[in-house]
Amino acid sequence: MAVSEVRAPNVNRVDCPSRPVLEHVTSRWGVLVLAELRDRPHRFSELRRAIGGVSEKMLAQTLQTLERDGFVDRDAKPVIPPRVDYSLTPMGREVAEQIWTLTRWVEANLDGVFAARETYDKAR
Amino acid sequence: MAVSEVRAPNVNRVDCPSRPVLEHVTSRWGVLVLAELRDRPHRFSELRRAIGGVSEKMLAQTLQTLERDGFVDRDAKPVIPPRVDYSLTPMGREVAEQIWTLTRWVEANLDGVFAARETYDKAR
DNA sequence: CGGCATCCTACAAGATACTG
DNA sequence: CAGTATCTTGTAGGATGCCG
Repeated sequence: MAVSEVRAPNVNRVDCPSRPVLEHVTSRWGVLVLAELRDRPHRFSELRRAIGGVSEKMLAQTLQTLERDGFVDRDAKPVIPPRVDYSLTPMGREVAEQIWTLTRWVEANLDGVFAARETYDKAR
Repeated sequence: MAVSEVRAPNVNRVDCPSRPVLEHVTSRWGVLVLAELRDRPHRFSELRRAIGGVSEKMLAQTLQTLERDGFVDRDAKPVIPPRVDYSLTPMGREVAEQIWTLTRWVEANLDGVFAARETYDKAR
């Protein structure tokens, strides 16, 4: 069955279980974590620096959610001081690729968006 | 330049202007609106029924944001009672396609996510 | 260093009522 | 029908302090 023939996306039903998962990967920080880990594994504070503006709490929370969903692997080494490395699981790499394609598209089309905004704003 | 060579995603900078745009299309209702319009144009209340659980207010707000960014076209016909049709612009069709690919991927990999969750939850 | 617990606030989001 | 306006509530997200 071709994609274009799909008429009723399951995701558009209130009770669709994939909604929360979609919200996890497309969440404010989820997108940025996936995009960053796509490059290479990162330590916690490394990730925090790489992603500007994320609080410690939100980063921890985002990482936990993504780990629980099976997108991120957490490798806590039993050393002092603690060292924890985060990387993408095989499944995580696949979503990250999609997210990455999307972000690149957005960046490439920023001019179009700004132009649209100007037109829109001028009309009122 | 190959995608895999991109090392420093612009989007991972606090001041990156593409962040808001990305958040618009990946927002809770933005994703669902784009997915639904991908199929065919919809009227307001039609859209509201199709997307379960969205309030009137949030749908209006989401549509305005997407229209301003140039992803959605609003066609208000001067009739009584009012009739307004929403559809995707060419640019909107492109993002919607990406979003759609992503949602399909998530739906196809739901089992994997649930399995990961079970493993994760059992470990504590 | 990499968290977790607590508290607090701002904003996203829902409910309701009203209007062109 | 397709919205706006107003009010209320829930939750995301930030600040701070503590601990293994």
